[in-house]
Amino acid sequence: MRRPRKSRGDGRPTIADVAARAGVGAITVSRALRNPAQVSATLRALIDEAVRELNYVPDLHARALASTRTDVLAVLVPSLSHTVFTDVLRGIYDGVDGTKLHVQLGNTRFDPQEEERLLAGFVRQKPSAIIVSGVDQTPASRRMLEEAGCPVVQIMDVTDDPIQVVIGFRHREAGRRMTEHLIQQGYRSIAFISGWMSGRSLERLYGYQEALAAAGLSEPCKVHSLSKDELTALASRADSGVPPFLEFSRPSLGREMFRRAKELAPGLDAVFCNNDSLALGVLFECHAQGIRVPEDIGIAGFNDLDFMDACYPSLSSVRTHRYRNGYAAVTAVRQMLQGSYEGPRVVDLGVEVMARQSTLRRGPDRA
Amino acid sequence: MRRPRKSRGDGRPTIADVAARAGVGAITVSRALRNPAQVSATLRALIDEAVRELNYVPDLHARALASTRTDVLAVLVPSLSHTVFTDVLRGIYDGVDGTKLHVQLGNTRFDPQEEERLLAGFVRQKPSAIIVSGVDQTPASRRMLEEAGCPVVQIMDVTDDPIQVVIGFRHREAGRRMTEHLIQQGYRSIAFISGWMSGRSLERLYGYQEALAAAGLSEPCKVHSLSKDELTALASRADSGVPPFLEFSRPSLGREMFRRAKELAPGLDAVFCNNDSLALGVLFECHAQGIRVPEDIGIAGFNDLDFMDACYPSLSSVRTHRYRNGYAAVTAVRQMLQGSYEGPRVVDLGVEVMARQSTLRRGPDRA
DNA sequence: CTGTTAGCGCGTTCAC
DNA sequence: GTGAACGCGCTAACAG
Repeated sequence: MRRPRKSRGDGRPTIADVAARAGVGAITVSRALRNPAQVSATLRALIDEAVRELNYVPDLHARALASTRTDVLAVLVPSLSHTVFTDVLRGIYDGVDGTKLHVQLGNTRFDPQEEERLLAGFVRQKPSAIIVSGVDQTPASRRMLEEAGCPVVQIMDVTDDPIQVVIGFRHREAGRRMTEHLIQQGYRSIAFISGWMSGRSLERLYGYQEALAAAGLSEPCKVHSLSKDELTALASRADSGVPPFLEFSRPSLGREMFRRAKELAPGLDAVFCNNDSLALGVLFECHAQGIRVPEDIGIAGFNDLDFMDACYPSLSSVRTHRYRNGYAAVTAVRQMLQGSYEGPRVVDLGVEVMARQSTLRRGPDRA
Repeated sequence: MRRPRKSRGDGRPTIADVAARAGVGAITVSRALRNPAQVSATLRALIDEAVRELNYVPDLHARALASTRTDVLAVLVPSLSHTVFTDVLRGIYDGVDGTKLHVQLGNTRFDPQEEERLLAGFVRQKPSAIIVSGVDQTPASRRMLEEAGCPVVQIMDVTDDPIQVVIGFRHREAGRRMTEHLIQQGYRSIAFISGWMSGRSLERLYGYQEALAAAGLSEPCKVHSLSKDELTALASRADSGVPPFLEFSRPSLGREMFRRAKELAPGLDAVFCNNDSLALGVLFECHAQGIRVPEDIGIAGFNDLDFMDACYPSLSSVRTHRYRNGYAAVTAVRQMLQGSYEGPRVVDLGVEVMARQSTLRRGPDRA
């Protein structure tokens, strides 16, 4: 014989309790809570009061189970340790503010396998929408996204073949434009340095190579694609637990790679760093060696983190609109959810070359 | 009359489908999935096969609803934009790796109200455990945590009165020890500069003041507690959406505040910055003004971010064990969940004064 | 070790 | 505009 479990195992009130207290049907309470307009003002008042008195809080799991929907906005980023992505996240969080949407974060740690796993986990929760970083998902991930049955927005990159909508910028163009700026400033032996290359980093490298080729210049040396072993060795820091992928943006790595580049190419006169932290390291190495910036060496970074313009000399970089990207993604998601999205499938937010002291050897570029 | 909905509204297989395919009861499938030891090897094999063939994925909401439990580890941090917290998060993510626990992140944005809201949301989901940053929750938050009915671990600070377990370090002690180091190096006019003061920052300030008092020194000037208006003004940056609380760790702010401090206290010979970004700014301002470091001015930061030892001169800081803190919190949580936690209620991870070139005017401190 | 039964709390039918 | 049933997919409890 079974004893009927009392109202909720833990004693918290259920929708039935509220309904009883208000003298209405459970479903009316349900409606009053989700779509007040469906319920007469009289009952609504009664219900609201009952809710308050009982301190009723709807159970999200039950709701999800019954309605096969949630208000979850699944967000996948490759890292929580890079300003690049945390800026995007700020935009996303600000975007959902005041919405019923709840951000649920997945950290892929730059691991496509982990991305698949997370995606599988998200998909089974039937999120309202999904935002993923990048456009180079594995086939399995892509399929899951295509079959997720909800709005999907890719960010931080651009492709001609988005899953649904992509909002970001062209890394290749970004790499090209900064390199063109360096060339315009009279630099002729420009190295590209980078710790580890993500797909997006590679695009930047290609852009750099295109610009060099267009100007009839060649790469003075290759100090990118540091091997995974080398990175792991560098990662051995006291309290660290620092994963290799984090290493690619350490200033000390920038110092090291700059030294290496100078050995390989003594005539070096500029370095384009795959990220700002590397650039910071290069700057300090120049200070340490008494190398003048921008006269002897030009330095450029990527991302335009907030310290770049506070350096001495201030450091040039490529500004990407990360916050805006996150915010725009949420805006698109919301419109897609109500079927009112009118934007294009491919949105290019563009980038901005921030030419500062570290590369201005000749004054501002002539447009 | 009801038409029996076929297996899952969206066609995905349910546990019943698997059970039918394997020729067993649904509950056996359930058990085989969660605790294989409870099921005979024979049936287990059948079930595993059925699961694979059907590509069955259990529904988490249904599971949560039925079992009044989840495998959610709720984590509350005040910001996703500060390395300080993202480092902790790495430790947490690494800690849950290989566990059934899922991290669910809440971003309070340094807003106690938001913390309450998030907490309320989490609590209703019955998480397996909760990790919160800091020890200064609002009374309402504290009550929710006390009544959450699950392990609760506070991190990044220490208190004598934890909710359950607290793992962190003493900010006051940290502030005191770095100040003592500066005094030991012969600095006599030491300013503390800070953009905005969280509760933890304040503790650091108190530690600094204690050390000064103990040495018979006084504060040369107060360049902390920058008003919120001032911060907001500084925050007006192009693509920003930069919230005031982010401003407190901008290098440009460090430059600005250092200038201000020098005006207020011309005899200034050292600055203790509430965070490393400010210290970086101070360093560059010194470069720009031709001030020698550490001879004319000593510079110290807080947190020991990875760029500190790559600067020229390298910058002193207080290393806090953030990654370890996150990891330890998860370890504690896991033990608490299985009732095997034997550690103390209060765990002090300690801090390390990293004395580098920027403050070593006399050589290493004599212990 | 396995199956049966009965709900977890809510929202979707469909009637009124 | 409101209510009554039923079932979302799974697991707790009991019996065998």
